[in-house]
Amino acid sequence: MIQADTLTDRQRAVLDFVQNQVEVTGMAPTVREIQHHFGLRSPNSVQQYLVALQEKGLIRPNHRRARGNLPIERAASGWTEIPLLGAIPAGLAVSSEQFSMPERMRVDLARFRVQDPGTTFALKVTGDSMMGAHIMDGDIVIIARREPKVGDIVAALIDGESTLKRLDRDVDGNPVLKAENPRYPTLVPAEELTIQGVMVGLVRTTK
Amino acid sequence: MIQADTLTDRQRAVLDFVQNQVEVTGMAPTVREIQHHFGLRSPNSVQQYLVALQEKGLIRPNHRRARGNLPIERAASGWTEIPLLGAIPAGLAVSSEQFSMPERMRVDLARFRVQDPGTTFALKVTGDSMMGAHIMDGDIVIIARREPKVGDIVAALIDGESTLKRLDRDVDGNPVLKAENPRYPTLVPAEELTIQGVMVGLVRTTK
DNA sequence: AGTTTATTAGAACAAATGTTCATATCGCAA
DNA sequence: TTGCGATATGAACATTTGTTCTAATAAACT
Repeated sequence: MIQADTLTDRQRAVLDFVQNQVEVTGMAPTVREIQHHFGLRSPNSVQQYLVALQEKGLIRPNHRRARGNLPIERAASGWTEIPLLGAIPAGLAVSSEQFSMPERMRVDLARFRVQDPGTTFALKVTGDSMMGAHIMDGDIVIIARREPKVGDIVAALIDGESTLKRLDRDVDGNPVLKAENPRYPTLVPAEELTIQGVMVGLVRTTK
Repeated sequence: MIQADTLTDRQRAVLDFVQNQVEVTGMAPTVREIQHHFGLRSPNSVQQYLVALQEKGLIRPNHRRARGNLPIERAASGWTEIPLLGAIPAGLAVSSEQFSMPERMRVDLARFRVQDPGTTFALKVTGDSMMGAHIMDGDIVIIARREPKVGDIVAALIDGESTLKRLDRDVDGNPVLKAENPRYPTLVPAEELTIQGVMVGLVRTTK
């Protein structure tokens, strides 16, 4: 298996675009669709990314087939059911499966780029602490368990209660949790900072 | 709605083949691939099945797109596909079916209380005019064609362009369209106020 | 008998599409 | 410097592919 990190930024961007188009439209993009998306003026500019990605085993080898540049690991299509948590129980760390969670919700795997349904869950937002990030009371956020990056909105366990915060760093480079609402304080990291997952999507229904 | 059982045996066979090919290869077959599979000697023999299936709403309308004859996944227990419009074409009033719609998205019927998939569509939001209602650039809003009430967020056709606004009334009780952003003006109703639908939901994916 | 519908065929066209060749720039390493 | 890899352009070519027009046959229906 060739690592993805041997890709250049540009190659990665092309691959992302191809994967995304497959997810959204159900078709792999043509060379010229990729070309226009990146504002390139020659189909050959794209061609070289495609051969590179083919050589690295990331998209299918293709012989003159229209829309044949399909990613090898095709994103799972269809939908799955993930647990919908009203409030994450205290102490939940790794597995949420053993809790009796009656409610589940269906999500489109492709749209939220769900890799593994088992590590993804939904969380109903209460309160207005993330209003500044345009997340409202009653919204449902989709959370994936993966390593958070600075700037990500994360579900964090603080004092046995799960809240949504933006992961940031202070002047010393230490991680802090910021509420996106001036009325709420920025939390300095307790000795233990349990981040349960990263927000990857949001679903809102109007009453 | 036309039922699938109004299909002829041959039309059903073509649809099955198309669906199977999508599942197996990840690509919709070309006209000539279908042709050869059935041992036909003219691409036009296939073409007529395809138009029939398109008219019956079983495969996507397609305009000269290679491998564009994708089946519309229907009735997968609670799911449907609705058109995802980047920008609503001017003059769109009742039927959107005859427009070439490249993108579709899956939605959970129950979650968004979709009565009739045919009267529901998705609209990709551009701009920040609805930031005050916590609708961001890039969000996808689900729009249902129904009578709007005061306070509803509606997709309105203004000067041939579709925008998202909140339906309100001025002091005289006349309908006005309010942008939820102080930097945008409130629109007095032109003589014709075409409201295309009411927002019933929102889907956001984080990059 | 006449009409419609489903099916298939053949030819041809226009557009879409993958591919190749030659060339150029930039940054970086030998 | 030289060379190399990544990136980009432009032109051209050969297929592939969707589409249209005309026509034929057979079965079902009026």
